[in-house]
Amino acid sequence: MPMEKTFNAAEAENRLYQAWENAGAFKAGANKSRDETFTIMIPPPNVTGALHVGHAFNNTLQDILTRWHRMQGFDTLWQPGQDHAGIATQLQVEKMLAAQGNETRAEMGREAFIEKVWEWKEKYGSTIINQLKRLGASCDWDRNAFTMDEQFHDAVLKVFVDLYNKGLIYRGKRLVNWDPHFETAISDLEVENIEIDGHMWHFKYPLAGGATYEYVEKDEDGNVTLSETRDYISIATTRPETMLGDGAVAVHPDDERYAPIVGKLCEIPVGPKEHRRLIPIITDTYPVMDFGSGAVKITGAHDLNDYGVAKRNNIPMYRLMDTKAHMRDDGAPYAETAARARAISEGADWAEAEIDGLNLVPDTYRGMDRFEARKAVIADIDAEGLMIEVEDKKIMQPFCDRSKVVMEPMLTDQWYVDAAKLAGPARDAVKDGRVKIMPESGEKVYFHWMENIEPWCISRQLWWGHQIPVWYGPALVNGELDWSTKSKTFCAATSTEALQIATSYYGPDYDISLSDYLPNSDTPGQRDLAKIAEIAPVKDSVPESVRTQPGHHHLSVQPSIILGRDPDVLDTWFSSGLWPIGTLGWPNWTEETERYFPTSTLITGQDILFFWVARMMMMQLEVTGKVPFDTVYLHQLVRDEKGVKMSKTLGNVIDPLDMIDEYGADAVRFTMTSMAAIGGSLKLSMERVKGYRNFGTKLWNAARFAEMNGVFEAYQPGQMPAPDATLNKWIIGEVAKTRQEVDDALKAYRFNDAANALYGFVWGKFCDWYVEFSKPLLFSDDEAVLAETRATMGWVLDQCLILLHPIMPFITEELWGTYGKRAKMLVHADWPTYGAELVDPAADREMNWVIALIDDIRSARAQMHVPAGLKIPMLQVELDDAGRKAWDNNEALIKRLARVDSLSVVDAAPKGAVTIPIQGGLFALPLADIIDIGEEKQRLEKSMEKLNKELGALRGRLNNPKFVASAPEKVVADSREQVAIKEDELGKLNAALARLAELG
RNA sequence: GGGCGUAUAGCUCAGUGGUAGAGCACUACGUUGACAUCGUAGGGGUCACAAGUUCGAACCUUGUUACGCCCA
Repeated sequence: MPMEKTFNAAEAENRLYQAWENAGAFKAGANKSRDETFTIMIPPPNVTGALHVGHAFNNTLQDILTRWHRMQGFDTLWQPGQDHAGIATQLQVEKMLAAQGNETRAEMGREAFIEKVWEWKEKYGSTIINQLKRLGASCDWDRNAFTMDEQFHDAVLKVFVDLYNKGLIYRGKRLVNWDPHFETAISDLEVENIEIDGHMWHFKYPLAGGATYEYVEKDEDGNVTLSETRDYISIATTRPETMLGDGAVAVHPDDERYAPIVGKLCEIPVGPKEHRRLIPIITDTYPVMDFGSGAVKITGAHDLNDYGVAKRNNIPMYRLMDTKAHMRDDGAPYAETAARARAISEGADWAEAEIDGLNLVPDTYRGMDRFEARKAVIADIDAEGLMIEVEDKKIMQPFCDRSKVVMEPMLTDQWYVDAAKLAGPARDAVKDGRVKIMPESGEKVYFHWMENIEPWCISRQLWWGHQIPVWYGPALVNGELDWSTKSKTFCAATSTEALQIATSYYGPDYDISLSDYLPNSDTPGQRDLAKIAEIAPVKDSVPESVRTQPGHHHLSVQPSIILGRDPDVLDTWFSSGLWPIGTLGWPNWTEETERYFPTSTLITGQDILFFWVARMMMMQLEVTGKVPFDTVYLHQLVRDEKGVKMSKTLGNVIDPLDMIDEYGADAVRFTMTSMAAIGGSLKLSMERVKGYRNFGTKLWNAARFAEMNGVFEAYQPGQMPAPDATLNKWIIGEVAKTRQEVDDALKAYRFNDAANALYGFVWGKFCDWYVEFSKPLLFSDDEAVLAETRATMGWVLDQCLILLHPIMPFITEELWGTYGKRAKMLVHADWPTYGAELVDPAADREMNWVIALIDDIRSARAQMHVPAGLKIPMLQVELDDAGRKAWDNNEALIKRLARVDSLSVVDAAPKGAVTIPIQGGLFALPLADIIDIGEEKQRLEKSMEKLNKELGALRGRLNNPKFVASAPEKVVADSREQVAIKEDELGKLNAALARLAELG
């Protein structure tokens, strides 16, 4: 039964994937024939994720490398898995609960909620796995990993404890990026700064006690441009609501305008008149003199820059908002707190712990959303006549990249990794070449980041994730428990170990137990000992299981301590930073797993160089002393055809599964591959995908042609043909060149070069020329010619399938199985190693001459409007021996493809003939009856014009003595040869033109 | 403001010092014994601009302009 006209991707893909899986074709080490390993760790997609174009691109490249190495016999592992994705997953499950009308997260409590997340994961977590399978990803799915797997979890906690014990992880009160929507800290990298239309308000801060000063402005030359008596200092701000927390006003020490009032107090012009707070005017180099008024209000608790100024100058940082970024509604009434703050400005002693408890939000603003509060503050100041102006201004606004709400800087206790200490070795590994980042610009970016690295905030106020393995208890001070001020931290990978450490700390006199979650406090930064103290004395909170354990019977007479565990979880990137070793079973290495580490290549998006790549480098170097991979290939974001980043909001998202449905996975993969130039950006268009679908069809039909012509009747797969016909020798050489090109390209991660080499060979050489040329041979009566041509075509087709398989696995595997009995599936076929030895230079020259002749004849015919179907006679005016031999060997081919019916030898071209100059010869087409002399003249002149231009450049070079002296010999020789060839051709064209002139 | 890039055919992009390329799109012709998801032929570029290095520059250097991304 003849083959179908096209490949039915929709029907075949699933069937073929099943066959691979059933055969265990993707298992680690499958098809292994050598000891070298090749390992790729998939960048774990979020467990909530659905395949998008970026994944499709990224995983196509990984699959190409994986399949290529597997076919070469490497011990190959492509490790798949998913990331638990803290915020994203928690949000997804909360949405689902809401949609189902369930209890909310808060109502059901932490343990019940986490159970729900696990249920959700079991049900929906494999979505992306199935989508990757549709793409053809040859991962070892039996090893699929998850960042919350028990073994992975243990590894994460072990690393936390190790780093803690080495002093590389610490807890501290810092200004963090706070997401008021998810009510958690986020890292610097999770903040997106976007320029928006905003306002800058200019307010008067009156000087205390009605003091005045002479305010003088000067121009560049020192001439006075403004001089007036002021009883205020002008302050510009984009966030008036934060004025309530101001601790000072800062001016530049060189700013003469304000010199008279430095050290004086001014009044924050908001809140009840009778309780206006006074703050000092200080100097700091932070204010920019010609920006705004040159004077900056300092709100240490709600602005990153102000935080630095406040720290340097010991200015109190008053926290104004709660975790939802609403104005605080806790603590003492404003009258009381304002009085205390006033005392502090006037020099009273203060402690950090006290400051955080002071709610300086006036009673009328309490509980307001921060943006409402802003409006209210502005209105009140304006009403009092203290607003100078409102300026419309573009401002950079920080947004939380998950929730899209405006980030609020917040003073809280968080856990940090001392990234600066880990950065050195990670930077060195790239500097000394142990790890190569591609493109090279990625290395520059990497160094820049590593050298300016900030502490990494790793605690997140979420429920879904790796809970921080730290328990808090009272400190022992002089043998007594201190419940009030100092806490003791116990960090251990398991609760058993934590209990042991605590027991050895407190000694045998105390009854110690653990509590899973220290209750969340209402305010950030207040997750403190008071809470532990609250629960600790309550005996009933000691779990029954602990109380009834042997050795605890005397509990009633012992003082008891309950250690509360830190309720926060770790940043998801902390765990994914351990992905390579975590998935391989570290720290419990086995011979089976350790050999895959360090891994080989990491393929990931440029956008997560800092988030993930850099952190993997830092953490794994610290933990294992080894680099996690030797090469990092960074690719750009996939954009739509207009170059716009794909986003759901813009509605320009292309679903790769839709593309696969329409054009097949192979077409999608080939498209991605052909665009994967190093450093290039990716603009995806459906037209390209369609084009590569057509490419698959082209290959399919070449195979179909072969089948129809008996190529597979006596075909012996794997047998290298040894043909006599020039055509067959030539195509074998072309295959060999292509194999080298493909390997060279893939070795250099030039995926596009590999794809283009294959496209050019399969379509441009094999289909366009070889298949056409083979027709006369396949219809030949000569059994030997027929047999060698069939054998050659079968072999070449097999090579096409093998070389294309890493890029287009489905159609190639299908064809592989369609003809011939095979020992192995194509997925495990041996990758060829042949090269230049298969190239026959004589065959090469001859076929190139034949192709050039056919091209020239076709071109002349088309331009002379010779009907395409008309067979015409041709005249040989002159021809050297090589040309004669080439003609004799390939007469049938040339006649067929150029539609020439005869060749006669003549002494001179007749008048009115079309001239076909060719290397070593001259042919003519006697078309006097049908050609237009003017047109032929034009054609010849055009060719001559081009030749003359080229000759001019070549001669110019050769006439320059410096060129001959300093250029490489080969370049000079090539130039001379070109001149000779072109001069010869030009001569022939001149002669032809002369003949035409006689006619005209 | 700092960092990293980019600018080549109508579009998307290759091209690491030696005759400017590919795919798509476009134009004309054509159903010739695999393929119209096809074939044949063709048009189309001051390689952003300027200066420099060089025998020779799309490529190296410097500057300018425009745009993109990242970080403040």
